[in-house]
Amino acid sequence: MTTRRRGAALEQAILQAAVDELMEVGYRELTMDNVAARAGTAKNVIYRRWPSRAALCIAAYRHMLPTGPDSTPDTGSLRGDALALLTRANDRMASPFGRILRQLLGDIQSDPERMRELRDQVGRAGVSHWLTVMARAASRGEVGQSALTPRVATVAVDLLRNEYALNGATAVSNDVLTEIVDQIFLPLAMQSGSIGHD
Amino acid sequence: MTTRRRGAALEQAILQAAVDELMEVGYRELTMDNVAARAGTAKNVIYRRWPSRAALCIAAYRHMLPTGPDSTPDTGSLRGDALALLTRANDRMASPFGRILRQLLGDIQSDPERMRELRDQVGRAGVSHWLTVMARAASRGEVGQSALTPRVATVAVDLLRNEYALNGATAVSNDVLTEIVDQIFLPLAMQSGSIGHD
DNA sequence: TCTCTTAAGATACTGCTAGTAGCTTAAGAG
DNA sequence: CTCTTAAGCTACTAGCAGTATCTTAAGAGA
Repeated sequence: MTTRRRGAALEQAILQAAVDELMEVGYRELTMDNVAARAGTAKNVIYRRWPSRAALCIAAYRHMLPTGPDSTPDTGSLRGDALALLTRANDRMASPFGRILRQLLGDIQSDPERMRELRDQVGRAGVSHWLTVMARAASRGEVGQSALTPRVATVAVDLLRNEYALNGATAVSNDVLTEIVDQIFLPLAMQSGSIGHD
Repeated sequence: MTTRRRGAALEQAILQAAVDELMEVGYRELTMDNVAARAGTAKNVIYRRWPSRAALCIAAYRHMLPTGPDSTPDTGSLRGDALALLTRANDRMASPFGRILRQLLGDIQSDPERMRELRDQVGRAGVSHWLTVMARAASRGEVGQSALTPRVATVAVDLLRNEYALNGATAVSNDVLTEIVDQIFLPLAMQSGSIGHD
């Protein structure tokens, strides 16, 4: 083999190899040797670009998210929109994407730097959808203004994430999704007036 | 050394060594060699009792939880009780106990059997406190009957757990705790009448 | 007290992985 | 054409989970 890749081309090849490996075996089972072999290069070439396995995989994870901005559902009712958004989130969390993300998050808990890096580029992606959906419901008079806080907007996804933290990779059932929407999200969104304690 | 421990005595010594090791270095850094050395025995003796590192550590984790039933707070108001319970949960999650539990949960995601084992012996411990506190508030007329569901009762702790999943080991601030109580838990608990959607 | 079975203890080993070191040689700039 | 940079190769260290084998103490039963 006389051709020898350099610079950006090589970097892309390594990232793609890491992505393929992540999709096939997940983060936990990914080895640097396999990535190197897959990319047709050597391990130390990888280490010249990323300081560790975790760093490479975070970069690869970012690289595998080409998900262009997806649409906000508009079913006509807040309940329909909420279920649509939550179902979509559930599908993502149950997919390889979610599996990889959870393994990654679990492995870098002790590294606040990378933790922030990974969280910021992923965690807050869906917030705007929820705010949009709630704003639309408010304009229909379905929702009280006092409910338009980020905490309320994300409560459903936050609870879904908790389910995965507790149950592992097992996908969350539709019953749980509707329970979250009907018992938690909708009552909060639809409350009117101020939140009074005393 | 002529004395040679057997049976239960040896088992306790190993578990105690694992507990000490967990407290000092956590689950991720715990090695079977170190546990064996600490217990004054050999690795294969451990493997005759537990099939893997994870199994040993789960047993050790159970062994380190002598926490007798703690009291239910009674501050006179639902808000005060909720903040007390949530603060207590936060303290526990920020302690070595919480750190170890998260590492353990993160490592056995792909093993539903052990996942259930670990979750069932820990996760649902606090539910009764919340139900007690809410029942008391209901008898004061503070809370609507429709709110007395497990989902609502655990919502605060579930959201707290989500914070740890997202932020890693960093302790959650009091501001977040009061935000959860005031924006999520109290509005849900204090709602009156039925939860209607259509 | 003697014997025999069981399991503890010691040691060494396999196999795998992250990360490092040092050398050789192709790419590409000037 | 030359010289610097970095790709590629190979071999290495160090650490860990889990296994295998052999020796020897504990303790039960006769």
